Amino acid sequence: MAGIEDVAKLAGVSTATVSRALSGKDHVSAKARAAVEAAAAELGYVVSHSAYTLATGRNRNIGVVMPQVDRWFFSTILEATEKELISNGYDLTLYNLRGGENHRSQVFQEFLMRGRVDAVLAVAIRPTAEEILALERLGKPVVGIGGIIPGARTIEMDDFAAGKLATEHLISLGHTRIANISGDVFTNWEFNQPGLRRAGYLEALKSAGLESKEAWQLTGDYTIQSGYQHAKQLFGDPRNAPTALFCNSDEMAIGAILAAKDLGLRVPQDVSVIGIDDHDLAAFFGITTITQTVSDQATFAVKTILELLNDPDLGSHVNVDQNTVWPSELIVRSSTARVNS
Amino acid sequence: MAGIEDVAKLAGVSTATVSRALSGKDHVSAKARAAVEAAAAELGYVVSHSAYTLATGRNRNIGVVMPQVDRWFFSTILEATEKELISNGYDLTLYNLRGGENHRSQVFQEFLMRGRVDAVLAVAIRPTAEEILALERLGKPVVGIGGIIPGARTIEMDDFAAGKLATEHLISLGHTRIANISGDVFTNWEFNQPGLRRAGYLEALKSAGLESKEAWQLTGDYTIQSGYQHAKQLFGDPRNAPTALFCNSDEMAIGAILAAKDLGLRVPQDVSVIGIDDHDLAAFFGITTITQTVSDQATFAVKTILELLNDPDLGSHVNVDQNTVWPSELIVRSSTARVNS
DNA sequence: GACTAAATTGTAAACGCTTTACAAAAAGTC
DNA sequence: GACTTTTTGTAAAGCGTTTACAATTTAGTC
Repeated sequence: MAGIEDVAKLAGVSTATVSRALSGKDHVSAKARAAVEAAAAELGYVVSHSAYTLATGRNRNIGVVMPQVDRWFFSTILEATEKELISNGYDLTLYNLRGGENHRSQVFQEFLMRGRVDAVLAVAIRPTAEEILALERLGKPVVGIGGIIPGARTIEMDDFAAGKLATEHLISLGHTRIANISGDVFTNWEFNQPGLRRAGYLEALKSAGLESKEAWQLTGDYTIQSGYQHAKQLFGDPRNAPTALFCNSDEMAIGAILAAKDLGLRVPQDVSVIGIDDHDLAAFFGITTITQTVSDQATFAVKTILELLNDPDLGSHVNVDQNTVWPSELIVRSSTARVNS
Repeated sequence: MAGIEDVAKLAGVSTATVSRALSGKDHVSAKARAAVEAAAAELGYVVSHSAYTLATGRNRNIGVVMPQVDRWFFSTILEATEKELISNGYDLTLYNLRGGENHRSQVFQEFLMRGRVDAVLAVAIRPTAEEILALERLGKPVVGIGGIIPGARTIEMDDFAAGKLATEHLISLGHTRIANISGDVFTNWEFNQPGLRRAGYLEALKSAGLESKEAWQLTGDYTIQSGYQHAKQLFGDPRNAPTALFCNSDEMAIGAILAAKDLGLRVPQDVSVIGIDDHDLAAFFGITTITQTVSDQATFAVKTILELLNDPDLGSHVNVDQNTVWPSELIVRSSTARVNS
């Protein structure tokens, strides 16, 4: 592996000149720059990461912390995050929190502290008091997507409003018997999204003078399977069957549509189903949904982080409590229709 | 942030002793070790990654290169890889190759060369000659999953055998009109899996004295949507309709099942469908499939990498052409049955 | 208790780069 | 042409560890 001295020798200049020419942040003669660039290219020289970090204190690397990777929401964010980072010359170090308490505390107390990252992107994380302390001690920018992180910039959709909007859409179609499958607070999703969406649902019903039954308030785990299972129960019970169902995720909505079909019900003629996410499959299944433009949230988060890192007087305001409410919109497709009266 | 000197001072020993006590690979008196550990804990000291790397040449970090992240195969591998790595004290740096040629060559020529990784796990990558050169110049262990990487250890299922087995299963049920939806070589999947599976399919037919029609050999892109679309075409054409369909992925099999249902065909009474993967949803949809135990492949790959890195005389055999054929098995569920004659 | 061997500890030199005085050269200015 | 100012190059000082090597302490033996 060629080092900076090899390049300097070949270009006939000093190592300082090489450094200046390559980093581009100081005056170097055009001639010297050309010589350096040619030499670097010839030798295939790339700055050693560790030496660079040791000398500058910067890593050109950010850490992404998420509770799991192998579900749509997370892998979509990861995909968008990585793309945006790498096009800015940054690497991405992934910390997956799945794997129990020990594993999790190790990530916060040890891995992040190794100083390998310049900033942290926390996705759907609700840190404990201890973890917040660790994050503060890190002294580096923290940006959260869909989580509540005291002292950090966060981005999230308005879950209450989304729940309300989804329900209002169903009400506007004349439905009065509307059920909701929310997410489970105890799944790997760590923030209070399920509760907020449920509250929005209840609020919309109340405003319209409608009521919900206990049997219509179910708790799923965001998967197709769980949507199927709960929807079959809901639609199959002749005493309590609703005419419309609001699911906390498009995947559960897919499950619900499959369940309805298996029961011989037509969607949307017999029952309406609405989801949240605008999942990859939502259009295919014709699901009316509320989009969260997840990729855009991720891109925005990365841009925020990079701005912070490029800010010369960063130190003064690393910790700012600031929440960006991400806009979400209703996308009406073919899974919802006027109630069959 | 506390440094090693702070710990040394507090513990009343030299920095060398601190280093030895904490790394645990040299003789230190019990008394000194206790003092060092107490001091380190009190100060919340964690070894600085970059200094460690500069001094030792080791990163405790491995790079994972994959063509995309947000599909089942890749996110499942990522999940398993991260878990195994972190429990061994290693970090994971993710390089996603999506984003065009420039982006891709940047990853190989620049990012990997920064020396941030100790080894590379390449998932479903078929590197160009130039990239192979770059990998060799890196001089670090490379392990591949599902790819063909000259001079590296690779792990992959026997795609030919899998295609043959899937088809033989259908033949054994009496089917003679069997179609195949393969993957597209030009999607982001980079190896010749589609061709091999297709060849296995053709071989099985030939051995049984059956033949395939051109109209039965379709090319999808692994998604539910594409499975649906092609299957509808296949099953809907009364002149050529097959009675059984072998899909290159479970997701396409799901699409095919949905298409069959929409055409009023019953699975498996009217048509049989088999997939490959044992996807999360395969059991739910009752799909007969060929499992590749993807998570296990990832765990195995990581173990291989760590063994290599811990091998004292690694230098002598970094580059070894060695392929592990991963076992796969048929899982029979309810999407296949004896042909309806 | 003296002598040797073994275990422990400290010192100082890398590791490969960026930074930054400081010196030297070039370009303006009057 | 003498004097500033600007640009460019030089050389040395870190950055926070690890690790030979040397020095010191401890244990073991007769």
